[in-house]
Amino acid sequence: MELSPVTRKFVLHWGEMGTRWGVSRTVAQIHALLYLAERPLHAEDISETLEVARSNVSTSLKELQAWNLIKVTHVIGDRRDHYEAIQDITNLFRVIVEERKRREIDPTLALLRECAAESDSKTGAHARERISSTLAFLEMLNKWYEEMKGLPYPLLMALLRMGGRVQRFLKKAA
Amino acid sequence: MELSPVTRKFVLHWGEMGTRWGVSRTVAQIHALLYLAERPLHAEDISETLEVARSNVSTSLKELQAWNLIKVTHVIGDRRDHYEAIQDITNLFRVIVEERKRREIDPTLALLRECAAESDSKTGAHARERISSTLAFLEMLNKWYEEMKGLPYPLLMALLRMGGRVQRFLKKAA
DNA sequence: ATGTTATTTCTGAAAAGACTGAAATCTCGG
DNA sequence: CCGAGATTTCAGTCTTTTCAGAAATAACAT
Repeated sequence: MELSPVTRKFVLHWGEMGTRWGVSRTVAQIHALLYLAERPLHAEDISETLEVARSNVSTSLKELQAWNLIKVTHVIGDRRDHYEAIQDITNLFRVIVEERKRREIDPTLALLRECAAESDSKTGAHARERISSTLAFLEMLNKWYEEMKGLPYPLLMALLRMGGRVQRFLKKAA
Repeated sequence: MELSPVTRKFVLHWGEMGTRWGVSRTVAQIHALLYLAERPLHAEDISETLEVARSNVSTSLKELQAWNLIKVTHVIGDRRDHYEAIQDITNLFRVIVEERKRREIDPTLALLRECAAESDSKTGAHARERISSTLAFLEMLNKWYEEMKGLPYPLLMALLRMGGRVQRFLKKAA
């Protein structure tokens, strides 16, 4: 499959960025490719288009599935698995945030709870304070996130679009 | 400098997490150590406490400064540079978000603008649509972030604490 | 200037991570 | 059950990153 110059540019950039978010270049490139593709692609397609080993594609697809960013589909009369990426950008964003929270915030929250529980006089007063305020902040953030996640989608978008002007409405309501 | 068990646990965890956010284990450990320390530490302190080479500490401290997470201070009668981390967790969070945006969102935004400008008939209609809606979403997100950043700090915290209940206030105001 | 202490830069070794190609496994039609 | 197609696993190679130690530089006191 031949890529258009703009598509290639996007795929390459996404690949570079991938390393900054903790996935390998290939994984990110594949995601970009599937994101722009107008139809689901099979592994062989991807392997040829990006010129990476077939086995590498297999591993990368698994990783993308673990991130919930792509899903498998099938084409009638074709035994091969086809893959397609989440197409809706707002949904894509939601999933990325969710996964990053799961991998970065949740374990830290768990650890901080442990630390807070185990804190004793051996831990200096300052460190103890640091840990407890960090924990409190993350708990709050977490709660905020969960509540926001529960809001109906159109309202969420409305809040987003409102941005800082939300304060005026709140003043009125107060 | 001897670490308490809880502090050690925190430092080690922070180090592991570091790799998930694109900094090396040592960089993250040093940050954790400075975050919990009750006074600014000098490089030698850090090197001994974490048992890493002095040179490694030097490089890592530079990286932490590039992230705006630590700053240099001085102690009278001591020629050595001392380092202290941002202590306030809300401020720490703000800085981390800002830096990640700068490294992850801004370049992508720039690329998408280029891609949108260069899009022509060679780029498929579908890919073109994908790129333009991605761009639109990121622009909106960016604007939202800038506006939120501009809000006075107490209001921001109030919004955070409110969480999903913000919707009730908005209904009242409408 | 000279020696002392602090810091940074450089180089190469070791560890970690990404990738390939071959072999093994799985899947399904006949 | 057999065989062709599809996918996954694995062992080894290549690349990148991390880090220690040595050498160079800088800052300062005497």
